Amino acid sequence: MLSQKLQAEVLKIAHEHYQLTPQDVELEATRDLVHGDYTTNAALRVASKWGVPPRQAAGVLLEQLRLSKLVNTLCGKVEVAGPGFINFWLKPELLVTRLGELTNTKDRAVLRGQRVLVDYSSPNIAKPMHIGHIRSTIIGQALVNLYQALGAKVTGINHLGDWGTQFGKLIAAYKLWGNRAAVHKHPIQEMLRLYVKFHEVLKTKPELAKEGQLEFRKLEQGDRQSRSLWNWFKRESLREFGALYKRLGVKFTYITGESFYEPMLRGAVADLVKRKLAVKNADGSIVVHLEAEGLPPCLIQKSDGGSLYVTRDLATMRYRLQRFKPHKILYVVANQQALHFEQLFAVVRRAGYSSRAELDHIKFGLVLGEDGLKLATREGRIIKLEDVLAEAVIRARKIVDSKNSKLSSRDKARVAEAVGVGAVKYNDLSQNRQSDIAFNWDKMLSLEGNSAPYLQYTYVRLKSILRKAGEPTQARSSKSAAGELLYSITERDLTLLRMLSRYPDAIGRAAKENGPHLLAGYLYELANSTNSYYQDSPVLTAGVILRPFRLHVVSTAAAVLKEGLGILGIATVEKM
RNA sequence: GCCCCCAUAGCUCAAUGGAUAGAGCAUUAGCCUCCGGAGCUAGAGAUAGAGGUUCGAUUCCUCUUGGGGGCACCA
Repeated sequence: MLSQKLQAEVLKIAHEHYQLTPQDVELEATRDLVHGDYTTNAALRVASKWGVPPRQAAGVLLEQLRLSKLVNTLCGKVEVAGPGFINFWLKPELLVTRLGELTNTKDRAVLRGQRVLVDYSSPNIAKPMHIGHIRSTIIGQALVNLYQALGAKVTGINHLGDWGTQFGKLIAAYKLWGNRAAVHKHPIQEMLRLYVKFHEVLKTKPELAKEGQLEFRKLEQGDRQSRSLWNWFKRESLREFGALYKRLGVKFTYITGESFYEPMLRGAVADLVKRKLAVKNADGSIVVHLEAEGLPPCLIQKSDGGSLYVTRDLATMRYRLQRFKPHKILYVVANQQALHFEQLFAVVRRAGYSSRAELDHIKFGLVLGEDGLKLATREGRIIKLEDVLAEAVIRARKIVDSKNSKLSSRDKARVAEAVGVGAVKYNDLSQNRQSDIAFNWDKMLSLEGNSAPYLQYTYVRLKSILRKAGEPTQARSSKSAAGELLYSITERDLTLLRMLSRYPDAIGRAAKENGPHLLAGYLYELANSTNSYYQDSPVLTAGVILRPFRLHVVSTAAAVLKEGLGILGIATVEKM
């Protein structure tokens, strides 16, 4: 027991140097409690170089906290756990009660009424989606699901690259060497072939460049034949992308392209010029100076009057802000475009287009080749997304065949698809770092350890137990039964309950940080705890009190895994 | 030249300024008479370097080294 003198000293320090009152400390502790955490380090803040060791400070705070009403009602056990750390153990009955609330979607709808726009995937029409696109697509979709799970109104936007001189080239190439049937059969492959051929021939016949420019000019002016050809290319591309998106479980609210914003470009530039935010150079180009923001000047119009990437994004942003009135816009785009978005956001802020919307560039590193070098479409160094998925599913199928011969071949195919695609996605979603990823087949398609199949397998095992139980999983709720239950649950039961109760917090943090990997990490930990749990905590053979309770725990763990994986966009199966 | 990002175990990755820096792969030793071994248990193994701020730094600041990206008429 600490002396009165020391206790007074600690509280004095807490107040004078950290402006903490005992009530503040309690607040901090209970906030953590409410979110499912059970530790606080407030004592460490209180302890200081005035000669109060953290452990003693913790002791003093503990005395204060024991007296507080909230801690009294919430905690079964409060203890000094380490030098300066106090553990708060929620009362077991609260943990049990909370079980039923974990999958209640209403309770966690903290973002209700918020409108969130997510701009993701956004591939170029007429080019294959390669391994690099996977990050934007998969991370973007996970963020969409995440915000939706928290009750926000989310608009997922696929901002297609469907405009520019490249389409002039494509049309020119098609007229020279293309045919309808080939494009229809393998749209992207054929368009890429035409595009590549155009560039090859260009080397020996430079006059071809004019042909491409001419075709784009015609397209811009609305030439009927050009437009219909362009529309057709778009349709065929989208048909192929659509299959890929479906396979990846990716769904957009809006699919618009840069072309959609073409008519708004002039207005976007004119507005900035009129308000003297942009200046016209002698050569006719128009620029916004951003020295005040410490950024290089931002060119918004070429000297020939043409538009640029940022011009289109600017017009797009204006349109989106006006139409959707969002609270938040997320751009899930590679690292390389960091400067572009800094400039774009700076211009938007300066022009006052966005008073309330929070603009965020969700950046991520490149996917490099196995040799650590950049993958480039031009040099044929390209790994196509569909090839990766195909390979993943083949590898998964081999495992399925060797593991479980009882499944029908149709079920095996379903499992292989879920496992293979899931593995590829999880590989991406479980890491957050902006550092580049070295592409590696074995790593990406890993089917054991910290991987999607591990989580899926855990779910299958849990479901298997529930199937064998063959009865409703609701714990009986009579008062005497509840009392007996609390008497018989083990430390292992409580550990798993605590892990489960952290689920809402994991979702919340993942959304706050825009980091799906935080959710992935939680789910992995949960799966880990679950697997250890039933290793030596029998469920089906447990006693009459414990059995229904453990079935309830198992069913909740299964539900959380399924829902969490669903948010990440990873499918679960019932048997594998 | 200037700006941004990154550096953690042999490899691939984690870690709200807090406890003994966690995992997976690879490696060593165990676990199928027991709800499914894609699993479980245990062992060995890491913060690039130097300063600084802090009671406390993988985390924040400065410099160095090493990798990647960007810097007005590409996207």
